[in-house]
Amino acid sequence: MDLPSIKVACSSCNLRELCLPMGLKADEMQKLDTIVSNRKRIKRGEALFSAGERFSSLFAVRSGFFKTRVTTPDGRDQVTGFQMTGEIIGLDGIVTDQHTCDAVALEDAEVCIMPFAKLEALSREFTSLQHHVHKIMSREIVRDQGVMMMLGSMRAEERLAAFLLNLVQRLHARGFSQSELVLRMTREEIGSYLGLKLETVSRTFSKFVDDGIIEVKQRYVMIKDNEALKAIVNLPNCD
Amino acid sequence: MDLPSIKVACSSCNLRELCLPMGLKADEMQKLDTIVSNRKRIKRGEALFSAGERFSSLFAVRSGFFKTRVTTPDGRDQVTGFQMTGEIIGLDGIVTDQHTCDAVALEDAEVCIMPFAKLEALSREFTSLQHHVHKIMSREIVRDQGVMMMLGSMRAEERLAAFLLNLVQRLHARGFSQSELVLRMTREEIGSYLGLKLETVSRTFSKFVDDGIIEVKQRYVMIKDNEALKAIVNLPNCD
DNA sequence: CGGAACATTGAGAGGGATCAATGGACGTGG
DNA sequence: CCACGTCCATTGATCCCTCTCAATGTTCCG
Repeated sequence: MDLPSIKVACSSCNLRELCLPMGLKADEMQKLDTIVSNRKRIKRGEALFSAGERFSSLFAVRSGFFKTRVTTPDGRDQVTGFQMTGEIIGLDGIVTDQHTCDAVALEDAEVCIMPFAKLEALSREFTSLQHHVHKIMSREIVRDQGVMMMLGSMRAEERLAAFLLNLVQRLHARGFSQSELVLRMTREEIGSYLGLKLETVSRTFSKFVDDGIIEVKQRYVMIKDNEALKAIVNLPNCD
Repeated sequence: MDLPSIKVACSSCNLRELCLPMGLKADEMQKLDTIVSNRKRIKRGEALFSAGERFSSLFAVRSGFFKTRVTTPDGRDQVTGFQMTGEIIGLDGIVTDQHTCDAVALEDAEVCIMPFAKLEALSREFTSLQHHVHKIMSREIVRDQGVMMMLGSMRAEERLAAFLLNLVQRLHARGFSQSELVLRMTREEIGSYLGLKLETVSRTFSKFVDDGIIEVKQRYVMIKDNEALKAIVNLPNCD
């Protein structure tokens, strides 16, 4: 029924300006094609990988939307990120050869499989690819700094404002609207990511609506006043 | 007066089992010596680098203790980590060629300077070094996941318990006691890292003392009941 | 010895959590 | 097409953990 894998080529992929091959020359991209040879489909709600599983490949999101989450021994879990088209998942597995988080599809999705050993071999050949891999990992580290900032020193409204701005910005880079978006995750998942309870997320959405900053209809969000959102993030004490 | 740099060799460094050269063969380590040629001293309170500065090198902590922190436009800052001997600082700078955080010495310190371009060049030669660099970056990503977990879903007591356990574990790996430590950072810095105010940190310390779990005398901490600390981290609702 | 930086402790306030009830959206099957 | 159940979202009332403001104490160092 659903094929386990599909032949694919980075060099003809419409995400090549966004994804791993970004900035590579044509011949380098063709080399990359030889190792990024398979795709995999993941149904909504299914895991691309889970904590504890052996690591062997990185994955590039080709379509769909993922969350990554870590779980404590006592069962609490924390969403650590949301990944969309062109973003890379699986970097956590490199250090111990085991994944330390789960990656779950929030809608039917497709990923390109990039065997990491082959990626390492190829980046020994191409300085540009090597540097690009380093940048991808560094970008993740910088992103994490931002999340820590958010979790450690922002209030509920600031967190949600920052979250929405980050989402539309990334969606806009993918050709979507700057002011409208459809959330692919529940209030609870947003809350977990932001270190808030789902009720607080809901209440904060409602407050933004009352303030005329956004319109919300379930998962659909329209940003009516981008500047107001930005002001919320940057001005902690609006007194 | 204080020399800007000092000749050094990984192959004869007593940290080689802990630091970047970990696991390299003798000849590989000698190659590494050729690029890790300089050290730098940083006085307590001074910055090794600051956000916005151009990135060119990674740094290995040879002695001393650092904090890294990010700052928002409106002036709040968030401590994102504490780095001790053998740990690598500066990975945040790779993605944009600019540092995105400050690295500040919490006591007089010395670092080895590792020019990143040279490190990349050498990683193209040695698979082992290449893989090791990848692991270091991945380890940082996994560490960040843990911090997010802490900030997003733990209470004050759990955060402080997790923090103390993490510190002694890392110190123990460096030959120090499993049950005693001297904090190199203030309550405020601990609080920033844990997403708490300094008063809350202080109160939580006092509570642990009352409960007979630790002894505290200013920066000195003795862990009297390691199991109790572990229990606090893992059992959110002890009812 | 005196001052600055850091830490402790108390009292009170507030932001978000918790508990609880209601309502809406969606998919499935009758 | 409607009925039903499930999942998700909203909203209210109350609680409590942490923050805030404030005073005091301690250590360190010039």
